[in-house]
Amino acid sequence: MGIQERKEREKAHMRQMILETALAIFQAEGFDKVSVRAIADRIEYSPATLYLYFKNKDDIFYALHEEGFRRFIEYQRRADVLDDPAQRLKKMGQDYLNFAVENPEYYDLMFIMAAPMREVSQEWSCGKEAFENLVKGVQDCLESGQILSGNVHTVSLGIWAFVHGLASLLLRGRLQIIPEEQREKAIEAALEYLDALLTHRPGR
Amino acid sequence: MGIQERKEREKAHMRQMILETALAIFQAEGFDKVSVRAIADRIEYSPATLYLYFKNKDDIFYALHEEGFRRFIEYQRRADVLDDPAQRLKKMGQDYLNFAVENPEYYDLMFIMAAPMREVSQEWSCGKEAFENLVKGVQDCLESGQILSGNVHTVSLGIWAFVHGLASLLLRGRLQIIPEEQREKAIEAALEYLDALLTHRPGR
DNA sequence: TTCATAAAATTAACATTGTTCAGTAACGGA
DNA sequence: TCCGTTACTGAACAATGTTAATTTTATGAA
Repeated sequence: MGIQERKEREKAHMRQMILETALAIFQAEGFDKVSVRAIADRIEYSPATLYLYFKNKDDIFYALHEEGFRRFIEYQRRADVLDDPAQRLKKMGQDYLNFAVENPEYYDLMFIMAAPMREVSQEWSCGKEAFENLVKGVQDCLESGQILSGNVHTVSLGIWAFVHGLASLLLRGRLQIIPEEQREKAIEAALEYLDALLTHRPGR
Repeated sequence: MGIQERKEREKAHMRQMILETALAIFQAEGFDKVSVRAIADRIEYSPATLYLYFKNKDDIFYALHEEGFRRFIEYQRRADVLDDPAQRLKKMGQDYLNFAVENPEYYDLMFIMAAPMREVSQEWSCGKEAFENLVKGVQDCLESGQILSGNVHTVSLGIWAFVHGLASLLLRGRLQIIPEEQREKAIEAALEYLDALLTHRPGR
């Protein structure tokens, strides 16, 4: 009686099909062009069919945002190759920005857009998990004793805000006040100040 | 022949009427509810009339975003009462966040939403002006010699990214990983690390 | 195979949306 | 009063998200 399982496979496959198509349109033509009908057209189903697999359009974006976090976690793991906690943390910051630049649509969904969050009922577990990974990195720095004073969560929040600030200003076109050719350099230079958040002694 | 001037007054008045209404809906019911028809209904004109005063809907948001910057500049000026450059800069950061919290819709338009930027043809003069005010604040700190090394524009970008990161994470619901009652405190605590960006010596 | 039931997919509709264009009403100067 | 310009509107268009009723398809039993 493997028929039940086959159906579940098919259901999962259909969901993935929808998500892949939605993402493809998002990447190729932008958020505004991601319509239920456009997705339905591409997968050669009726628009109404999508509602058998997702509650509504926001739910599709929520699922995409989850997929984004799965990829993001891999970026976070890249720092694990480094032994020195401080260097590891710095690489986490760099890779955060790398993720944003290399996956701008996912980043938008995960950290900027309103749509996916409307589907977050209780806890934003995706975000929480990713943040805890950062906290862990900061914790390691604290325990290794090389640097840093202050509350671990506060420092983590500061680091997140800093790199997210750079990423979101860039992705949402607010860094056009910097000439195109200098922009990347400027961001890299600013990122150097990540150290500052770690070496700083608050409340002086 | 004051008739021409009266017409211009009326035209300006109509524009303002539209903008005020758009903002009112935005503040009361959110971005999604700001429709051309909803605005037209409230001011008791036909939807088509709006297109005699604005090129399109994005153009309305662009005008709103400009108004936001006018109010923002006033927040920036609040720091002028302080004489010490470092304290002045810190207050600028605090007031930046105050603006975001007290005018979340304006902030969204100015620094997060995509819509207004689609109407920016060449130069984003609003943003440039506001940023230059920040640069000036950083410059003063450098010249007073109390603190800081490194490139003025780089530090300014870092400061902006930092405070914008906090503001945008908050406004877009990404800080719900922090319990409601601790959230404000956490942001305040993180903001203390603004100092870090100033006292830091890069490239060590 | 045949039939009833359950599941999957579609059709067609609804209420919105932004935007345009042909027409109408109001106004200003002659 | 007439005429031209300006201001405005009505109606339409194409596109959107979403739902209810209906049809098609697959399934397991007789």
